[in-house]
Amino acid sequence: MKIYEELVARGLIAQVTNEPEIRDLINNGGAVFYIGFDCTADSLTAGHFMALTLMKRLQMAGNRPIALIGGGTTMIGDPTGRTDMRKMLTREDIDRNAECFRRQMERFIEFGEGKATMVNNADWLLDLNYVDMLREVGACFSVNNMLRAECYKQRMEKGLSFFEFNYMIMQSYDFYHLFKNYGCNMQFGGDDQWSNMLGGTELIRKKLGEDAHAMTITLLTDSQGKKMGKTAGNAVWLDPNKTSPFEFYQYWRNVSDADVMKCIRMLTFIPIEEIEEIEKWDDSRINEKKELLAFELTALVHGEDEASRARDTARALFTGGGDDENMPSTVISKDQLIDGGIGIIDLLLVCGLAPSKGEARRLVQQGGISINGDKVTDFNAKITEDMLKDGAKIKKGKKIFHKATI
RNA sequence: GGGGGAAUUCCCGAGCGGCCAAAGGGGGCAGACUGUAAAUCUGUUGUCACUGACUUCGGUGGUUCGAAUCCACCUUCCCCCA
Repeated sequence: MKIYEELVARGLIAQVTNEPEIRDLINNGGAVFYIGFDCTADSLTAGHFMALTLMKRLQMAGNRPIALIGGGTTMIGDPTGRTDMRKMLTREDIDRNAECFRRQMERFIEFGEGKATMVNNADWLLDLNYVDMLREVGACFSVNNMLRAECYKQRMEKGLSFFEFNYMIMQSYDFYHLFKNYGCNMQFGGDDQWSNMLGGTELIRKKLGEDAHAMTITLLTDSQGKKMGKTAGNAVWLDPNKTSPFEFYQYWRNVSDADVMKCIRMLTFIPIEEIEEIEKWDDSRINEKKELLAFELTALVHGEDEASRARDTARALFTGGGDDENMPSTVISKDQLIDGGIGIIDLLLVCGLAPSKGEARRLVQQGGISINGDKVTDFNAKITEDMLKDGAKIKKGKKIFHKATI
């Protein structure tokens, strides 16, 4: 099976500009393609992960990836799918984020001579001259058409500033620039980027009279239609300091039944034939599928060792006696003790399991806390120094474990 | 440039000068049920010294015994006309 067919089989392709040509191009390793990443935070997220895997798949099939870091476009901020304007980031923040992105990507994709290339659009966007830009590029865009673009729909209701309106032009210019200077003939991106990407192919056609291609990746949404890769509005990060390998593992271990196969198909590198076998597994093996998904993804991002450790920890916590080896933990210092112990409320606070005393109290009152397996119901309860010496295992709710030691 | 409207807690959104820590929904958290799933039901959701006190309703001043609610100015946004 060729790469294009594989992408189709995995359900990764959403829209393409010209199917026969694109199939030809990537199946024969003739594509020089780019994917842009706007550096709005200091770590990539699970959302970017799919784009990274796609880069890798195409690279393995002999195509050349260009990872574009949006040091320039982030200065504006993509209004797509948003109801309000993004917070404006400073130049310093953006540079720092770009640096973080670069490091994370390098762990995942091979860069270097004849391999993948990394570029930063700050290098060409930031020095553009406004009037030159308008004459050279602005003349190629029809405002009438831009206003019809799907990506501005929401904002036509809530308001869109001219500042953000220009995002599409910047992104189009990127493609044009890469086409001219790097021989980049294709752009990939999330399906929500479709209109921005078409802007680029249009620009190239108008300026150079040549064809470039665009292809979008299906957005990974759960069975309720929500974007995956977020928990309670917080992103699942690829940076182990922001989302530990265990938490990362747990995120995927906990996807809903309806979404497991889709995730395995779209995110893992398990061969299609094997996936088809897995698909046939009996329903009783649903949890095996989830473990597999979680393990595979954690291994890709954090390495096999971390993945095994996360899996063992999870198994121990949820099915076995409670191996606490890799449990997140907090060390309590002696001077936090009062009369040889610490109150349960304070303990929860110190361990970061509750943001305020009120919330900690509520947790205890509602029976959401247990220590070493015993439910704590009295919010005046004390945890003695002796208990801490052996490591007190705190369980919050059903799935959150934390160890407090001294 | 002219005219009209809006800003409320994590989000949407209600809010009569005192009975407003502020309806309702969403989301979150916890409990029950379970398979670390989904659905459902229940409780909870500003802070603290928690049957009490304190700080919140875009900002700054003012009126009043008392303001989310009234007034003035400022900021931001939306709509209509040019």
